[in-house]
Amino acid sequence: MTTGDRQTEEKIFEAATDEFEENGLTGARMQNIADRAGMNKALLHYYFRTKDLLFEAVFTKVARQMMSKFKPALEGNMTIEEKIRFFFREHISFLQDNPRLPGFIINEINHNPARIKKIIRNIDIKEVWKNVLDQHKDELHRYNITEESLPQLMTTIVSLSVFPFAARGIIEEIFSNVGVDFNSYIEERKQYAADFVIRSITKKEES
Amino acid sequence: MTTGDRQTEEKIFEAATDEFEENGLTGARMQNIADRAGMNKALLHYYFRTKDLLFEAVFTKVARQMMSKFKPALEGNMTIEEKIRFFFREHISFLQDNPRLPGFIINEINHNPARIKKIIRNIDIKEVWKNVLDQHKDELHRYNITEESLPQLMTTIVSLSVFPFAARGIIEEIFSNVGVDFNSYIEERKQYAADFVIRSITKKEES
DNA sequence: GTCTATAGAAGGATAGAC
DNA sequence: GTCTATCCTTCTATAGAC
Repeated sequence: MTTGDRQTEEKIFEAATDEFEENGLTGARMQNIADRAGMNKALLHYYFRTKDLLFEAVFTKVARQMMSKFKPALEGNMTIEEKIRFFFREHISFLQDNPRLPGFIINEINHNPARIKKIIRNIDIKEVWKNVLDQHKDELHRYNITEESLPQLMTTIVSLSVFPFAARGIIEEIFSNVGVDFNSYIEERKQYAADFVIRSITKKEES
Repeated sequence: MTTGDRQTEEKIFEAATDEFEENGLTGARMQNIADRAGMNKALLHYYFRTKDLLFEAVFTKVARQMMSKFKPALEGNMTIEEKIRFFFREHISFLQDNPRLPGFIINEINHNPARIKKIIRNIDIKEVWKNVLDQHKDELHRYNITEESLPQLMTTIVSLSVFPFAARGIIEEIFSNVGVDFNSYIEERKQYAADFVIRSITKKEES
């Protein structure tokens, strides 16, 4: 395979990523992808055979990318507080560079849950889970976080980072009415969300 | 217009809601809607003229329904703490009955932001905003919530309720690996999310 | 490997009978 | 108001030249 091939394949892949992110699988058009890539439709089929296979390639890539962003915060050698701050800083920065990913992935998992399941099966969730519990045993106990409540905390943290991007269209419109800028809001959020979560888990219950 | 008409129109509307929620505007098929409603395609056009107008009708209805669910918690005569508990209880219950709404709305606003903007323009956001600030002046001050940080708090609260439903496909798959049931998780969440938020805003800063 | 031209299927929309 | 039959556009996919 020559350098020319690789470049062509890459161009198609990038054009397809844009088109699929904007329009979803069913809304995307092979003709649009060809136009974006500056070539003709026939070449897309030469390299990827069908629309569905091209989509599969794109979706697998971005879903893996998204998943991989959770790893450092789960496995790193930091305290829970540090991990929470690290996660919001890094993950929101990643989403600032890829603001359409959340909507794209949410859309697809709702229309075809099987596609994401295949990808998740390649991750050893049990192992990751066990690691978190073992590594932070003392801290979790100190914060009153039990194994049973960990799913609630985890989804809470992810919600705070991902949801604003997924719902951007609504949020931006509502904010515009009260003079709030979405980008500034997102930039502030790295700090706000981390503080918010840490305050909550460190709060001592009143008797 | 006879009773028969109304029933037919309603049947179409419900079938269309299901089909659009599952497949989105571009993925939905008029033939499928006709099948679900137990009639033929031509009738859909007789009542709603085009696919896009039918979609518009469905989307407007469910988006308004979703929006209206925020009103009682924003305008009611309760303390902030009571409103937070009330919101999570009522809103998550509503989503338990309509679990596909978040994904459906997020999908559409990402592909066609204009559609939701038209609906939001009919709400006087400034007025709602002003009401919250006026009505809870003392409480907000006591909790250290400023007008500037209110957007962060509001989106935080909504995230915690809506996101799990939007990302259900992923969450369910991950949970299945560690033996967590999605429905129980959601039921618990009404309490967990409320406690989580209230702990965070009532925490006194250490000096 | 890349292009033009076109096949062939799918899907939205309408005509016209009842 | 409801149905069957069909039109016509759109879109994926392929054939075949270069």
